[in-house]
Amino acid sequence: MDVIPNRVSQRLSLYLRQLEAFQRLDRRTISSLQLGQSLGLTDAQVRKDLGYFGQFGRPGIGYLVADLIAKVKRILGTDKTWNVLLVGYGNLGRALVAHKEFAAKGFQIVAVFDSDNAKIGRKSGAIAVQALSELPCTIARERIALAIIAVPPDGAQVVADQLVNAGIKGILNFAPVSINVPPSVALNAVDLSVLLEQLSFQINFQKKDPN
Amino acid sequence: MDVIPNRVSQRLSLYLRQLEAFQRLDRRTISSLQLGQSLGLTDAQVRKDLGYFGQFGRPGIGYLVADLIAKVKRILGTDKTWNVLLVGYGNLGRALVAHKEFAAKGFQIVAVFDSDNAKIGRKSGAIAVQALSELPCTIARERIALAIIAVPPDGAQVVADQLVNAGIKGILNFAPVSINVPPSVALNAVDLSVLLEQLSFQINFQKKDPN
DNA sequence: GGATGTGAATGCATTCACAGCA
DNA sequence: TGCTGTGAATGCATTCACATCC
Repeated sequence: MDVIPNRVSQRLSLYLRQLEAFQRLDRRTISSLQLGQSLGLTDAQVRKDLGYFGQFGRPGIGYLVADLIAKVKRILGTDKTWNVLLVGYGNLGRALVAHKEFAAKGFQIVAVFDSDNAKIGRKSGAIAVQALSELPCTIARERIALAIIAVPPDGAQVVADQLVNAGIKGILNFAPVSINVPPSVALNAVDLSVLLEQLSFQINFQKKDPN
Repeated sequence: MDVIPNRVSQRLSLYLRQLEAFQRLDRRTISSLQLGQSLGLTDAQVRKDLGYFGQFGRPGIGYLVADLIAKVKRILGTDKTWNVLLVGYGNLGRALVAHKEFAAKGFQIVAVFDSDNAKIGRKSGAIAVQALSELPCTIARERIALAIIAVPPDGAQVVADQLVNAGIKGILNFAPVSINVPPSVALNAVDLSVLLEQLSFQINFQKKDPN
């Protein structure tokens, strides 16, 4: 099978989110045009994206919503639950542990780590904050494949290295710094300030251009 | 001047972040190769990106770090402070208000709103949570151009409409739903679950492909 | 020598447009 | 008729490669 373009996988999650919204409205079928318009995309792009994974639609009808949801979940790997760990129990870390939507989407945070001794042992619901030294055995015991980094920038690379060594397969990095991982480990990064800077840029620069 | 490709503005923030890191290490100059490698990009791309905005480097030398930082900040519009408001004082909202890095990067959260009467009047530092009815006058009084939405999905579009009507120029949406705004308003969206789904996809699907 | 700045060439992603099926 | 699936055509982004300058 062909290699999947990067952008396709990013949109796949959005398709799923939108399909579930249509399902809540009791829609049985949906066309590529409707799905696309709800996300600001063209119908051709929706069809092409889905086409990388198989033939899911029916000419003249469109896609069966429930069916396509199941298919996309299998593709994304969210038809089963993933155990996830969090490193960094600060402001953001606490919000992420409390974030209900993760569990609803199949991501269960089952362990929390912090390097600050004062935080170790503190409980968030059923989960006690652990020392980083316990990473390897907890990862093995709980079969954890995904990790979220929410530590200050200076600690992020060290934490990432420890996670990789302990066998983590994917990392979501919220620390405002670039981290390196081997190509065998999936990496996704979000910098909250960068998100605002992009808005600032558009308002400041792009918008004054057409004058 | 030419229109700036989308991807360029996204990388500009990363260049700034990396340049500031080099400055903390007392580096005076940096080449496009070094800057690129620190972010996993090619030297040609760094030069081409910066080239959209002017000629900032010196052949044989590279870029002056302090100088380039100032230039990029002006381009991004973060050479001055932006007042920002937040709607939704839940788990995530509280973490965002407490997020120190925003202020350090020139984004000051000066007002917080929530639709839940039980939360109105609660204080986060010097900021009291306000009712949404106060949006227009607070936006005008505090000269707020940027807004962060951190409300549950069902409320997001309504909130966005109110923000747009009240004159907000840019919106960062954390609600897990697509929202529509007029083209004159800048929009950036992050769905935390989608970020994990992309990792799940890479591990589940992409990685098994080479076999 | 060592680096930038930039047209030209390549490669990737999106859109078009239409055959084919319900 | 209405819609999918998909090669072909277009458009956008990245990389190459080299003239140019410190």
